[in-house]
Amino acid sequence: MARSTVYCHVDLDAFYASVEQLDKPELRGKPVIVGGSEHGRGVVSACSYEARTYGVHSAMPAAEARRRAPHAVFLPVRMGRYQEVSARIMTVLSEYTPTLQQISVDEAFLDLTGTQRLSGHPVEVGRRIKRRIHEAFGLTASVGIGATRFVAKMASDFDKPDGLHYVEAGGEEDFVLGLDLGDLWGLGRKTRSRLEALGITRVSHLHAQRIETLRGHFGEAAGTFLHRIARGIDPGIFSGTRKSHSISSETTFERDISDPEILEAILLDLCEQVMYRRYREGGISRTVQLKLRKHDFSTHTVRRSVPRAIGSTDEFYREARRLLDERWDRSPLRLLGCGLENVQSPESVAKQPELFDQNDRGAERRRRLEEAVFRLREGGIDIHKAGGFREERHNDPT
DNA sequence: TCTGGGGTCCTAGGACCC
DNA sequence: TCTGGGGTCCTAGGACCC
Repeated sequence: MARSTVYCHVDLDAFYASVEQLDKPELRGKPVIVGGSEHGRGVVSACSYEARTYGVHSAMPAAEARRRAPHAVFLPVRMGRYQEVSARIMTVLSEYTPTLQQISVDEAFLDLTGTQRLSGHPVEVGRRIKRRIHEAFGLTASVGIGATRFVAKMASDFDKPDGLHYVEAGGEEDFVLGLDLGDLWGLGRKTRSRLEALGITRVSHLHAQRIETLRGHFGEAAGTFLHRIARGIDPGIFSGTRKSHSISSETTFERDISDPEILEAILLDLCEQVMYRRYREGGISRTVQLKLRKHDFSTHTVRRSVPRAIGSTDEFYREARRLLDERWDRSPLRLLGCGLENVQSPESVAKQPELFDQNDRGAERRRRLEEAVFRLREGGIDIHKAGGFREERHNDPT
């Protein structure tokens, strides 16, 4: 007989805001809102529970948050700091399981399958984890435990903050039937309103639908997904192995911009940010994407695949600017973004050296030059390579 | 309300090939 | 001359998550 699985989902409460309160003791007990610049455009990234009592929540426009909680302390996002704290917490969590799966800066799954004899009942492990996070970091976490990742994830949300909820194996269906429709993971605002139009406002209503009906309304994948989640069956969202991914960078301007020279300068900057991250990951891509958002908030994306991998910021920028020329109607823009899609892993790069055009010596030189610049920037300065970089620059005809 | 930035996955239609 | 079906790749857009 197959051994039943046990997953634990750990979710750090109001993480960004809690880290800020930890670093700035004078903010403890006060409404703290992270994200959204003081006067400009933006939304709330995270807020403390004190701020939530004013009706503030994440993804709310910052202007609205300011109206609701005028005395709140507004802080910029310090992602580097949150990642630092997160990494330390993840190291601690990895002591409790051979299989830790981090899914965002403030969340992770621990596979506790088969650990009971050694570590005790999963609920005991959950309590220990919460205590440890509190003692070592001064932060609270909510923990959910269940037979699947999907159920564990929703269980951690069940009595947030500082909660612990255990769904016994076999109790998944009853558990989801007791939730609100909007509490189901993967069921967002749009789908909820479409369901509402069909008279489906409770999980039990969704549960009563035939799979064919749901597929008819929502398509094959989404219909199957809805049918499964209403029964507490894991739709398999956190277990997939990805073949490729994307890297992108975008920016919303304080004021709309229509000056092409300014936009091109910003685009070049964005291209460089993306290329640097690609360099650090070691992946490879030949699909360039450009994103525009106009003054009326309408958003457009264009992408183009080129025959060879994008090797340097130069090449990337050239393609991105071409897309901008073709797609932009010269009306003021609110946002500009660009990215690389279908980025293949370094392993597949090793298998396909022909993905880079090594016959184009200029392109190859620019690619190697840029990698040298990135290495220098990282601080891993190698005199030999740094010297090579200077020499190459002198010889480069561009 | 006036709407960030980083992602993932899915769909639908078209081109092209066998 | 008119017409299949399937597979693959590409593109634009949309829903959703943190």
